[in-house]
Amino acid sequence: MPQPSAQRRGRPPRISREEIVETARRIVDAEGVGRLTMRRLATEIGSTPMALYHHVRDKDELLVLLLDDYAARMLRRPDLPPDPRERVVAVAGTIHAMLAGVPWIVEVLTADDLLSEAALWFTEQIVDGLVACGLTPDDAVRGYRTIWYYTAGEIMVRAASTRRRERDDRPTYRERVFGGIDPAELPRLSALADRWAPLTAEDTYLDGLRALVDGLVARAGTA
Amino acid sequence: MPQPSAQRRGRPPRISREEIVETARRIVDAEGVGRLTMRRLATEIGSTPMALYHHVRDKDELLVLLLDDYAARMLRRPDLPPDPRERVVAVAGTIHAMLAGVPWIVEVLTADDLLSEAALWFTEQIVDGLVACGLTPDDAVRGYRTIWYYTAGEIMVRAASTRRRERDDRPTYRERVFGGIDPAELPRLSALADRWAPLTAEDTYLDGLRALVDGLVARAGTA
DNA sequence: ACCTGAACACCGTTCAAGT
DNA sequence: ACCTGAACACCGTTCAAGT
Repeated sequence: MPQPSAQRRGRPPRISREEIVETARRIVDAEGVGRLTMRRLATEIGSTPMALYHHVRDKDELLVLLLDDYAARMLRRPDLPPDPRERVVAVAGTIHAMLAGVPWIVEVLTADDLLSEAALWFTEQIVDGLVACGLTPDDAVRGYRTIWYYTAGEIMVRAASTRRRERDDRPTYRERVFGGIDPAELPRLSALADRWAPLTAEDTYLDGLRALVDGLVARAGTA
Repeated sequence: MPQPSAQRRGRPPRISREEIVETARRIVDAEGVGRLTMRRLATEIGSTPMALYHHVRDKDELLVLLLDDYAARMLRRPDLPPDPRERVVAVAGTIHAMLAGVPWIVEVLTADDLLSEAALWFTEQIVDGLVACGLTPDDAVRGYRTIWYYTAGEIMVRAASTRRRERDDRPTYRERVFGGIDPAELPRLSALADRWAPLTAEDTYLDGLRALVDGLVARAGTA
């Protein structure tokens, strides 16, 4: 119920930032970020593109708002195991599980390697866990970044290949390339040609993560 | 010198696939993939957008052609150290060094986790190196994928943050977020707030890669 | 203060026609 | 066979005007 304040003067707003973000979220959930356009959003909201620019600076700002909105309603802090190494794995695994369903978020937030204020807790846990495993604070930050690269890469690469598979009927680049392999020159790949597709379909994120964390911790003693 | 063949009939072509790819490469090298549009390419070539569609199916196909072109002129096989673990590190490091300068390639090729025929040699070396370290062939493929996720993630995240830094003058998301940290709740991050920017600027790809490979090899004995 | 319409400067791609 | 012009169905954003 819009309640015209005695203080504020001028025309009462017909649309709000909240309504914009909410509608944007609905579009993105239903059809992906690719379908979110200022024009589409405006019609959906029953307004004009330009009205939006009165509430958000530009599309980029809208995406950041959307990000915060997702973070606020998506982030659930996992139970933390006592062992610090397992804690790092659990936290990174949770981040991965949360983001895998909404890969567009990774694209928006890659630039800054952390999600939003609500997500800093996750970063804190990983850095703290790595320190508890014996890394210096500086190395723990480096380790956190390494884990993030791996996590973001996994999500983006998988999202991209799913996207391709969905819309493309021509044989994939991969199939074309694997077809022409010379076993003399590339013996391993030629022996593995049949296994490649099923192996690629596997979800090996956690295995890779464990290997990475093991390696980071093992190197702490070395340096 | 166009030499009208006696066999081929009809209007002689005025533009060729080669010329299209070559011009596209010039644009991308000079201004980035973001600036490569069919219209722009057509004017650059002195033709119309539609003439291009006679030589390439669509923009996606053009990007793949461009990819092959880059692969052919960029790939240099590194010297391989005898130790298999070092071999994996050397090959992945070479891939990373080659791609870091042209991050758009990663975006195009993420979908298929290998570049082109010319790049299969690199995949072969990594898989073979991991097998020589004691991994089963299947695990070596999984390990290769893990390395690729990490490598692609590193390049894409770094590219995205560079992009932001270039065009944005408002304080970054990160700065805003770090400003409001509560030391009681996030002690590590608050202690590291000043170190975050310089640590993030560091190139730690190789350190992370070594940790990852160590971890992959160490787990081979476990399973 | 808030919203609108028209316009600018773009996209990728299709279609029908020209040589 | 190859190329062109005009058009379709879009983009994000700015500007000047309206209420």
